[in-house]
Parts: sequence; structure tokens; C-alpha cells
Amino acid sequence: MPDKVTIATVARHAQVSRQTVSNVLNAPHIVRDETRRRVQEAIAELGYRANQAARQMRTGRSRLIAVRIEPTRDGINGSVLDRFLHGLTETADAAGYRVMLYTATGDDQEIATYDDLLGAYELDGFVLTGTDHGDPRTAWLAGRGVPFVTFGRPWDAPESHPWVDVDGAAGTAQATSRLLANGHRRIAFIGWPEGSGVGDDRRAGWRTTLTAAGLDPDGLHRETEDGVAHGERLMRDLLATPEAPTGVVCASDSLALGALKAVRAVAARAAVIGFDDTPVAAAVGLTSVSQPLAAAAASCVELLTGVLDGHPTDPHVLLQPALVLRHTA
Amino acid sequence: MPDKVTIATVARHAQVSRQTVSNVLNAPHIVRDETRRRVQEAIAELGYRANQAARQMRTGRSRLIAVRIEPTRDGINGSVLDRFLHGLTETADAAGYRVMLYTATGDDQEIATYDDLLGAYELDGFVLTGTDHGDPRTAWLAGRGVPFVTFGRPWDAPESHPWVDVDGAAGTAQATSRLLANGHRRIAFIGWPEGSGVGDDRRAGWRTTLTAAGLDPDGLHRETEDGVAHGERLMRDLLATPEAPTGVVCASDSLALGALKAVRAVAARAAVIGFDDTPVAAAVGLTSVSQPLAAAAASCVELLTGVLDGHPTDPHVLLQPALVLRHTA
DNA sequence: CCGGAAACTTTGAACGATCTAATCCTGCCG
DNA sequence: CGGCAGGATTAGATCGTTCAAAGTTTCCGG
Repeated sequence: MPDKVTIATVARHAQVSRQTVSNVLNAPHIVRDETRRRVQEAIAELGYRANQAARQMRTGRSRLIAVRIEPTRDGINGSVLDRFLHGLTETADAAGYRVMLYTATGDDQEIATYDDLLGAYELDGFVLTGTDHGDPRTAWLAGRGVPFVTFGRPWDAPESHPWVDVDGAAGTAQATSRLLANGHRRIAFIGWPEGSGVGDDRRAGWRTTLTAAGLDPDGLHRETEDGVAHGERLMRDLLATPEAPTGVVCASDSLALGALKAVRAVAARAAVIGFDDTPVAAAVGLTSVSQPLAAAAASCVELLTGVLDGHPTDPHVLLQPALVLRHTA
Repeated sequence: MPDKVTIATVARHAQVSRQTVSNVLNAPHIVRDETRRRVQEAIAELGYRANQAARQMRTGRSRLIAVRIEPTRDGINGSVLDRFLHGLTETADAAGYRVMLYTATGDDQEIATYDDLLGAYELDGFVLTGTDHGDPRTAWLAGRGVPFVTFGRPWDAPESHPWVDVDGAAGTAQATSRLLANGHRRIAFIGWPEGSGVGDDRRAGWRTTLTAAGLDPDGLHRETEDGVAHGERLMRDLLATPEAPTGVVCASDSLALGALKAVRAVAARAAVIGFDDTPVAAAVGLTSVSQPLAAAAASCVELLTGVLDGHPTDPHVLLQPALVLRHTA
């Protein structure tokens, strides 16, 4: 293995001082053209790469972004995080940042981890997913002045910090419109109990679209925890009512899959639309609302690096989902 | 924000020298009990955390492990990587390491990324997933003397480097035995074209189990690319033969899902078993072979940190999968 | 009470980059 | 031809840690 190439090696090779090499890297405009060219050649020739640890010691910046990887609770939503992570890594890479993972069980343990990561690695920023009402984590980070972005709106105070989100209401609105366009008039919604920002948002899209079409949404919605079995139960329920729906929009693919089972079990012909476009949806041919995860990830990185590199952008990004048509609607 | 706490702050506070604090952290046994206690109190009181960048500069070790996150090709396998990543992060954490992500498209681009990562962050090691026959990446890493572990055996040279893998043959053998125990005699296998180590391994488990039971596997297997549609096509094919199978073991959940569709389409009652226990399998009630991903991740970290911290373990770990029984077998 | 080994602690340098401030050019004007 | 402005370049200090070597204390046996 050849000797380690440091900035001093490059400087010697290009017959300039260390600082000039540093300038070529960090402030090229202050170096004369001819000198810059010579230095760049030396860099290329030697395969020099700036040591981040040394740079970080001086500048206090690590070019590292931390993201939490969750314990894959349902499994069905795991792949969403997966795609998001990939997009994040790719965009961060392009912006000269790297992604570091961490896990934590529980909010206070997570905050301890922040402390750890900041102390040991001087992380530049955090990307949080799945924030809830009154999340203590965002408060802690904001209090310490640590840059961060959340994927998901802070429902209680939308202006409080930078976020990126997907317009869930627009997604369910699209789904509902699709069913309306196909001639459906009794369109149900199966979602989560009131109180979760995301769930309420998705329900709202369905409700307003129905109302706008002059239809009455009352009695056509059901709430439950997420899960295939729950979806199936509620859909059987709906199908058994006197005015059974001919189509249903669901807050998740799990619920939709359950609904689909119920429909098939009673040999009905109701249309079903899910949410998240998970692999499950693709596998069983379920029409579903797809979140632009790569774009969301890119926006997160953009917001964060914008703050870090001193050219901040609009700190609130709301992306539009798209309906992926398959067999069920 | 309080001033940064460095080793010097702690030293002053505990009335010892910097080096003694360093010794308490890295070689506690050479410090007298009473001194150590005093230093540890100071550390706790001040909330001191060793700066990794500075440590790394001196030691050349970053306590960072790199893992590739793939572009989620199929989507169905995405969640496997996801669970693996989570396990990796958790175990690495416990061993005092952190996980850094990277992506790359194509082997040579990936090698360039290695160079980048090693040069800039002095990564301690790599975890590779999905290695193929004659992988240039492992050769490059080995040539540079960079520690790494692969999740997946190097089929062409099993002794060449440390790896962790799941015994696919044992998995399909379990699946086949299960079907035998349930009275099935004509048990088919749908897998991938010959040549992929993983695929061949999974087929072998089925074949040897059938043979051991005195049954003839000939004519009962089909090969195709991965995908639901392919699985469905081949299963229809099998069901249409004079001696149609009453059960089928598949090399993946995608194939199994397709097979299941075919079975239902022709109103047959054949049992179906998939592989990987993806969320899809859980959602549709498909019996599937489950890989112990958390254990695999833990083994990867153990192997890697073992090499790094100088107490190497057996460099080849083969884990046993488990059959998850659901409705289809 | 002293010599000396063992146990423990401290000092100074080094890792590889950037910051600050000082020095060196170069061209231009009086 | 000297002086000077301004850009280009360089020398030295510094970030927080660990290594190597030197210094100090403690403990025993003679």
C-alpha cells in the first residue's frame, strides 16, 4: 500500500504550500488559474482525498446526516422507509454529505442518542420520520440549535420547523375522484382513529371530494388500528349495511388488502384503493396512492444542506402523490 | 450552549492530566482505582464525550462501518434489506460502531465509492450484500486489505473471505419435509435459472429431501426470472401436466404468490410455500421460509468487529432459517 | 534508611486539515 | 525609479485526541 496522501504530499508535488492546496479545494476563485491547474493535476495524479476527520476538527462540520431506521413495526410499511432511505443516501451523496443510521426505542432514549451522536461525531443535521403531535424530539433539537428536517408535518404547529411531506388529502381525493369518474356513488373510507394527523388528513381528502360532488359521506366511514384483519372486518361491516358501498378508499395498503379480502369473500364487486403503493399492492394488483419518496428524500436533503451551507430555501415542501392504477379500481 | 467539553476540561476538573483521562477511557486497568473513580465522576458530571474525529486522527480508526443500500429493485425484497439494516445498526451500536450508508450503480462505480469512503472517512470495514460469482468488489477490498464481511456466501470460493449466510437448502428442505409430513407426494419446485448460487442452493434442498424420501424430483421443477407473473405462468404449467403436483416450494415469495394465484385460478388445492417471509407473505397468509435477519446482521457485526478489535472468531457463519406456517401449507 | 523495581502519572509531539496574519509579487502611478 | 495597492501565496498556530517517553510516587527487601 502506498503512503497516505495528505495535503502536504499534494503541496510538495505541485510545488506550493499546504494552504494553497486547501484554497484550491475550498475557495478556488482566490487562486491564480495557472496555480490552480497545477494543484488540480497533482490532486488527480496522487488520488488525494481530503480527510474528513481533520477537516472536521478545524471547521466543526462533519458533512454527516443522521437518519433513524425504525424497527420495521408492521413490515408492510418497512419498504416505504427503505425507498426513502435510498433516495436520501443518493441525494446526500450528490451534495457531498453522507448518511449515518441510528436506532432508538422511545423518545427519551432517542434524545440521548442525539446527544451521543452530536458529541462524538458532531453531526451536521438530522432527518426525522414519523413525528407525532407534540414530539419532544423536535423540541430538544430546536432547543439545542441543531439543524433538522422532518418527513411529515408537525400537525400542531406547521410553521415551527422545516419539513417535507406528501399531501395525503390530495392522494385520497385523487382516489375518490377516480372512483367517482368510474360511476361510483357510494364510496366508503376505512381509516385510522381520529387524532393522528396523517390519518385525519387522508380522511379529509375523501370527505371533501365526496361533498364537492354533492354526495353525503355520513355513515360511509369506519375507523380502526392498522392491519389486514381489521380492514377485512370493517369492510364486511360496510358491505352488510343496507346501502353498501360500491367502492372504498383506505388509509393504508394493509387496510385495503383486508377490504379486498372481504369483497372477494362475499363475492361482491366493490372497487378498492389503498395507500402507499407498497410491494404488497404491486403483488396483488391493488390500485394504490403512491408517495414520491425519492423526491421527498431529495427535498429533505435540499432543505438540510440549504441551511447548513447557508443558502436556505422555502422550509416547507408539500409534494403531490400519484395514483397507481392496477386491477382493483 | 455551554462551552465544548474536551478531555482537557475533564482533566482539569478531576485534577489529573489529559493522558490519565484518556487512559481511563481506553485502558482503565492501568489507572489506580481512586483516580479512575474521580475521573469517571468528572466525565459523568460534565457529560463528556470523546470526539471521534480527533481520536480517529491519532488512531486511524473511525468506528464506522459502511453498508450499501440498494435501489430496491423488486420492492418485494426491499423489506429484507430493511430488516437487515435495522439489525445491523442495533448490533453495531452495541459494539460502539456506527453504520454509514452508501449507494452505487455498477461494480466499478462502487469500487470508486470505496476509495472515496476510505480516503475521506477512513472507514473501518464494509458489509456487502448480494455478492455474485467472481465479484470484483471483494477482490478489490481484499487486495487493499480492507476488512469486510459479506452477507451471502462466495459460491466459487467459500474460504476466501469472512461471510455470514442463511442455509437456503435447509430452508427448502424444511418446507419440503413439511409438505411430505402433510401427505404430499408430488411436490414441485419453482426457482431461478441455474447459475445463481442462492437459487441453486434452494433447489438443492428440495431435491435432496424428495430423493431421501424415495421420490423422484424429475419433471417437477421449473425455472424462471423472479416475479409474480412468472410464478403464475409456471404453476399453471405444472398444474396442467398429467401428474400435477399437490404442493410447491418456491425460491421466493414473488414466485410463490404467483403460484398461489394459479392454484386459485384453476380452483386446485395445491399447497404453496414461499421464501423470505416478506410482508407480502404475511399479508396474504402465505407459508414461507423466514431468514433470521437480525441474527445474520449481528453475526456480520461480530465478525467485523472481531477482526477490527483483534479477537477474531470463526469467519464463516451459516444460520438456519425457520418455516413460518400460515394458511397455504 | 536506602536502592530499585513496579505502578502510576505527566509532558511534548503528532495526526491532517483550516484559520489568521504575515510576506511576497506584480503592475501602476506619480 | 520608488512607493503602494491589491491579489496571490506562505508560515505558524490550532482543533481534541493518543502515542512514546520521561517523570513521579509507592512499596519492599536488605
